[in-house]
Amino acid sequence: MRNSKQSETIKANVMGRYDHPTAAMVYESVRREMPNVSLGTVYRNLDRLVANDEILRISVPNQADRFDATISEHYHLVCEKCGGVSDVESARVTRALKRAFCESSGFAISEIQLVAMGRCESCNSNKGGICQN
Amino acid sequence: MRNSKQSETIKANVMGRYDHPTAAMVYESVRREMPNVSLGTVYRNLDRLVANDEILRISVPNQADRFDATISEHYHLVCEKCGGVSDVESARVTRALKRAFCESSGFAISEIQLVAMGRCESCNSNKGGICQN
DNA sequence: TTACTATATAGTAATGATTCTCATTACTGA
DNA sequence: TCAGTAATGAGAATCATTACTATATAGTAA
Repeated sequence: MRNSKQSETIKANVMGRYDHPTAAMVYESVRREMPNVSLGTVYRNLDRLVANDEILRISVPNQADRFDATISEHYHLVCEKCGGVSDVESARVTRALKRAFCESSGFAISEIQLVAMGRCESCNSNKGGICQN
Repeated sequence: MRNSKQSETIKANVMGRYDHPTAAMVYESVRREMPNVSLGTVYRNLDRLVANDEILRISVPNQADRFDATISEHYHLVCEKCGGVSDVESARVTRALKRAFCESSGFAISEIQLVAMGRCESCNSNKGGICQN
């Protein structure tokens, strides 16, 4: 693994932001200080950072993957209206999930992909949702 | 909403199988008895069935969406090796999730997308995974 | 039955995210 | 400095999904 100006810039960009950007968002941002980066290079570097456990990849249904420099255990809430992503610190949920999934199945679970969809506080006017159950 | 031979055939196909097929799998299958169906028609009808709560759409990271005729509350385990999908009955997990996500956030959660990735019993030789924690 | 109208379909083009290819560039260790 | 090789840029390719459009057909009313 070699160093390059591009890989440093891309890494600094993702590590320095907390808005859960997509690859395209990182690309736009990096492009401002390095106009010739290619989107492929952004993807390649993000993939590498994910592989090295330096950032997380968040798969959101029907949307581009997002990337997250916060490595500590947490899950995500995605607002269906404004697209914003919030973090939920939740070691407790993980424990419950591991218990429920592993114990009852022969599966060796390596990763749990969990995303909650809904409306964030400011977008939510009609107060619906499963909390009311 | 009108009836057509295609919509009936597509519905019967998904409702009659338990292998969590993708749209392409349904298409291949339906095409055997109706060689001229178009993939677009399959997508349209699956979308309609999802909208009517007759089937579920399962979003799996980096894979095509899968469809599930089992409506009762459950989650999915996807084998990273063979691609198989297993069901996990789990009202208990849902209760824990709702509690953890709703109570601590201003979010109105409409849907929780949860997929556990790992190795199914027959693909799992080296016995790794988070169960060991 | 027939005619009418709106919906569904087939076929295909378009889209969007991501990956791949390959010629070129530029680190890095000798 | 130089060779070897990994990383890059540019753009083509891929894959799932959606959009478009002309045609076919279901439901309905006469």
